[in-house]
Amino acid sequence: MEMEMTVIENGKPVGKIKTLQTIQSEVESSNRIALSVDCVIFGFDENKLKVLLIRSDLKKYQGRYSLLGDLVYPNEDLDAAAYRVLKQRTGLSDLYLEQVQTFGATGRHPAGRVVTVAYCSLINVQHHKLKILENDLHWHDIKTVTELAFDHKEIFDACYARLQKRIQEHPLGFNLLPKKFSLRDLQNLYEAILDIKLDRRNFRKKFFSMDFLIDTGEMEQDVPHRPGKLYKFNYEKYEKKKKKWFGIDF
Amino acid sequence: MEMEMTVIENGKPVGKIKTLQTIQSEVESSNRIALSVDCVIFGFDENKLKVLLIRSDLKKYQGRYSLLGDLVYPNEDLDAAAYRVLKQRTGLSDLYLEQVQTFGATGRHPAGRVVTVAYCSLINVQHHKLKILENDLHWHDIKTVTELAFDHKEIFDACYARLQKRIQEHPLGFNLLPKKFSLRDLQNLYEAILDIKLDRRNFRKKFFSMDFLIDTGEMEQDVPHRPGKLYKFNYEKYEKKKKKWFGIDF
DNA sequence: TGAATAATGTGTTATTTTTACACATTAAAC
DNA sequence: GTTTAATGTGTAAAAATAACACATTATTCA
Repeated sequence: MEMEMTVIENGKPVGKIKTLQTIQSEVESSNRIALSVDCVIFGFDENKLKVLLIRSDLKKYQGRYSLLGDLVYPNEDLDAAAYRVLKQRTGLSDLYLEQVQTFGATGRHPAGRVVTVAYCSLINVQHHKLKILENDLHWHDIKTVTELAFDHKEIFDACYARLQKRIQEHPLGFNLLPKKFSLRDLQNLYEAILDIKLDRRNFRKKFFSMDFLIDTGEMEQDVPHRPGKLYKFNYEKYEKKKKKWFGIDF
Repeated sequence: MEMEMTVIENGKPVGKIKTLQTIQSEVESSNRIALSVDCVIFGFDENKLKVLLIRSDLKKYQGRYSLLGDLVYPNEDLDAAAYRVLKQRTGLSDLYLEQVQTFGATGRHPAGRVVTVAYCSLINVQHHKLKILENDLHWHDIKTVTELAFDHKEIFDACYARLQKRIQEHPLGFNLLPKKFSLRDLQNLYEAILDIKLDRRNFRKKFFSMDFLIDTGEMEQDVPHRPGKLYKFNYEKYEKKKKKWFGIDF
């Protein structure tokens, strides 16, 4: 934002000239807007993609669910606010987090003018120690997400679309899986996120060709069929190759 | 953002319980942050991709340029604020505009806490009637954009990266060209945006196969060589096909 | 204990997409 | 009318993607 400007049209100045004083007083007083972050937290459980929601207690939105969020503190970076919400809700601090979109329609919040920055987050449901019941938190199958409080359905849609896109460009999926996973797990995840069926052989070929999988030497346990190999994700290699990475297509 | 919540960890409530009253008072008083929009306005002229900048008059940023932006009015939608800035600066109202990212580091603005929502905009430099000189506005070759005021270089980089990506998925380029253009113009544009050389025959093949070009029957005038055909973009067809559109690769 | 089950693991071929590449044509400039 | 600097066009090689089947392995159940 430029702070001193003279807007001129047809040779004549229009609009006001803003000095540092002008804008400082604006910043300090009138033109202030409440700012929040909302997190769309994805998890993967029972071969289904889920989103973490909380029941809304507001009369206006009785029975509906909403995303997890909070107002941004005056001295807090945006990303820090999103991490704070995640930490508070999931107890996890090392999470995938990506800013997606900011929603600022004037009528979007009943408490007044609140602009919210939406974040997409991925967590491994087995790592977190959610007190689901006490917090009134729920893992919702994304296929059953219909109406949410506020404009949260719109926010959810934007984050889900972003996830679908991102996962075809970067191997984010590992953030949703346990440290060790089978190729079947991985494929189930991709199928759940993209909502399509994939050819097993081609899927394996593609992932092996990426060369980000480390064979742990271990096998699945307690499966009612031939157990598959367990792999882990080679984060170091991925970080190195990231710059040149142009994505995978399914 | 959920408004009534009890945060519980290890069975005990932590953090405050927010009621509608609580949050309403927060929204109305303490937790307010100034919000601005900043527009990265791209243009295409002399076969170069340009960005519209204004000279910063602040001592702190003397000699540097900054993006065009303004504070968001309390009763104004975010997108509306971005359109307002564009209209004010370019006189144009029918523009391509896309929200890109929100920048909210605490120390990013000297006047206090200002969070800014960055927009990427595309305009046809021949259509607009900028009073460049009077406004101290400048079209900058994107290759010469180095240091900008505030965190505007970071914002510019994000918007340019977004443009490079988007143009490979959707034919946005037409927003930067005159209504009638030659295939050479189109290719020059893509080469300028992506900063690569493209094979002429393959480029033509690709665009014809998309079937979004209408032959106007007219030819280039006053070129010192064999004139090329002039085409226009079939917006109607694109809008219809948009849903199924999965992008083009270069 | 062995037969049935339900998955894993593996390669090749056909199809599609992408890339590389050369020459005749046209209008303007000299 | 000769030179110049582009436009306009097709094909073949290479790479990527999609389609597809059977032997193997551990578990379950009779």
